[in-house]
Amino acid sequence: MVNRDTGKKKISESTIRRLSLYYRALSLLEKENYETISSRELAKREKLTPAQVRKDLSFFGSFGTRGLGYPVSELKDRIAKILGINRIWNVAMIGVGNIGSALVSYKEFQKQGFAIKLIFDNDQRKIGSNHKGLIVSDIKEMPHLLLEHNIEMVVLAVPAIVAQYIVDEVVQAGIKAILNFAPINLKVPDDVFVRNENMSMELEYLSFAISNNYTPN
Amino acid sequence: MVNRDTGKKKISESTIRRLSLYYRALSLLEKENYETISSRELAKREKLTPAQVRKDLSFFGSFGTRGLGYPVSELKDRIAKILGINRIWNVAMIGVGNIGSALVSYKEFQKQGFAIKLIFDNDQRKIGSNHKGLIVSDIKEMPHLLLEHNIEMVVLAVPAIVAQYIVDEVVQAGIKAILNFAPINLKVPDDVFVRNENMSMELEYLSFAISNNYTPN
DNA sequence: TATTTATTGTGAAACAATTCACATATACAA
DNA sequence: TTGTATATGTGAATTGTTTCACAATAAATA
Repeated sequence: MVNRDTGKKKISESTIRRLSLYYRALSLLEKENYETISSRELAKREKLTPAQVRKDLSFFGSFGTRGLGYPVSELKDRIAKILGINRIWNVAMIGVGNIGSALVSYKEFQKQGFAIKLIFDNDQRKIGSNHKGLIVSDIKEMPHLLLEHNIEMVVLAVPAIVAQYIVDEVVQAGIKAILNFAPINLKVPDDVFVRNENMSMELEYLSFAISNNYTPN
Repeated sequence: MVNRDTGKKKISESTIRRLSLYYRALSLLEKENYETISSRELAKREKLTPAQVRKDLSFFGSFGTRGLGYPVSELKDRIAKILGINRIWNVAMIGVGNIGSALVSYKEFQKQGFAIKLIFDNDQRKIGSNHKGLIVSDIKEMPHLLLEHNIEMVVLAVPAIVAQYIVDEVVQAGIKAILNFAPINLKVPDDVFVRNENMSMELEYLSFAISNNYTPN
């Protein structure tokens, strides 16, 4: 439960993912002019239990008022701070195929503070072309451009066959966070975070669910 | 552990997701002409433990040979059957914005047996246009077209604001599986499966990890 | 054929996550 | 000012998941 080295409580991946859900719900509640929200109501909106909401939040502090609930705007800001999204992140998109170019236009990234600042590809026909106001750079320029533009995260949307090669260069350039769309297990040093996004996997889950009359819970 | 009603062992979501990983790994091993694979080797490739691999598989039967390991091709086929991907699924794409049109060209879907058969949009400028050999249909035609073409799954790539309205129609048409890209919690009957794909959430996870020097495990 | 080696399949143990339940605190009404 | 209703924060209990550890068993070898 408590880390021996740091004395910090271990936060589970599920808790972190739920923080994102809370953040999104709170953003909506703010727009609806809610001032406070109870764990019960918040849980209901995200199909969770009130106890879970309270426990999740309690890992990071005590944000509510007994008898009243949580202050919507304040809690939203606190969670933003916890998630590290209370600022703009400079992101580079690597690969401008189907997925890559769709993601460059994906407004949710921008909205959550992930600003795509550079786009790369190795295809001469794409290099120099304009995507949402950004010019596609030659991937050969990547190492120094990542550094010059203070890029901290990279979205990898390249074919599986070249993914590892490119990731090695990305790691070389000091990037510590990678969102990977290639269906492959990337090898990276321990201090580099990789999240794999595999959309077929979600369809396979649905396939399993239908095929087996699956009922979670 | 065991469901009182059905007598079936409860399969966790994590196990199902790992089956997808095993399937992918086995497909690769098959191409590399492996005949058998041990739980140890398979685990190593997917960054899991051998015990986990064996336990996951044991929920569905006994597929290996002691002393030898698992037969690659056979296990792959068995998992395909378990996941329900030993056949083609007819899928409809709803919404041909950035994400929608990218996904229509996304080869992984096709490769895993998810065949996009219909595309819908409500934008008159898009209706009738050609995407990868498919003509975009008017969303008004959706209810009967879904039925006529035996569509069983739907990928929802529409703006959040209209997502619930469209889902209601999709459910009406008898669809039981929905992959949702809209950042919203859809309300559906209990027998309809929804998976939410939220790509910002993955970046937020990375943001948290960097910001907090997070170390999973 | 007997022996050694490798690896599965699986109860039991250990660990992790969720839920319960209640003491505590605050708001609000009378 | 007091009482009542509401809702948090959190140890403890429960439930779920992963790992351990080993008997069982098949292959390879002598």
